[in-house]
Amino acid sequence: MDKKKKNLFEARARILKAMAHPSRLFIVDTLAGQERCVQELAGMLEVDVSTVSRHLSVLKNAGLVKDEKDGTKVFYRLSVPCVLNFFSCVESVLETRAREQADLVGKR
Amino acid sequence: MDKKKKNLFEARARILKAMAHPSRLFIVDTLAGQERCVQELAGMLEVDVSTVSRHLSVLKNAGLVKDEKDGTKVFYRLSVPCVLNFFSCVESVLETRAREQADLVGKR
DNA sequence: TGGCTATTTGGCTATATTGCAAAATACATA
DNA sequence: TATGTATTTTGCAATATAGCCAAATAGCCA
Repeated sequence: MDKKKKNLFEARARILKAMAHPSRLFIVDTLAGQERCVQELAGMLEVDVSTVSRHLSVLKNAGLVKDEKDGTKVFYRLSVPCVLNFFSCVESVLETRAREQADLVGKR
Repeated sequence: MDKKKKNLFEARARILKAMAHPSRLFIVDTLAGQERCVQELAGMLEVDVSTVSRHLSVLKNAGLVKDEKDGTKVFYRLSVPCVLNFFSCVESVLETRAREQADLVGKR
């Protein structure tokens, strides 16, 4: 594997990693509907505001969300709608796995 | 956020996390073409066989690949082709970010 | 059985991630 | 300016992840 290819997969992995956390995935899903400020998201997630702020900076660094100031508040919105397509595929993975495990139990 | 919803996002995140590593992303991409055994992948990635074996077990646990024995070898194949669609979206994130950073430099 | 190959697992260290609390920063407005 | 609100950053502790080496396991065949 040459260095260029390696760099490419590292860059790709960084994007996925940014989404690979329950709270951040929730944030992506939520921002798909409408933009939200930090405290709104913190309220929904029931975690500290500082924690949400960090999650948002991870998503922003990855290029997945954009922020816009409005007074003292900062509103975040999803900048790459295609990531929403991930959900249906992930769902199918979960369903397939659930079905196979049910089969295993059934076959016993 | 109720517990059920929380569990759902945790399950989803586990799937994404399984792919969110350069080597594992490379493996997914490679297995899309054809099935491969552990040492083949280790050769391509230039990492220890034991490390690849671990990566494969992560992918298998997530339900993303399946394994089949053939003598002493174990061949892995992709079990959820839809994950390949992730690549084009991830690519667009990378491109958008690159373009925006180029704009920033240009505007200075 | 004994030797060979392929894979997995255990042990270990190094590094990264997560979360909260506290401090710092930014903005609006009395 | 002083106060209040919203957000970000810093410091720290707990946990998770990644990688290698060595040891264990599994299958094949002389």
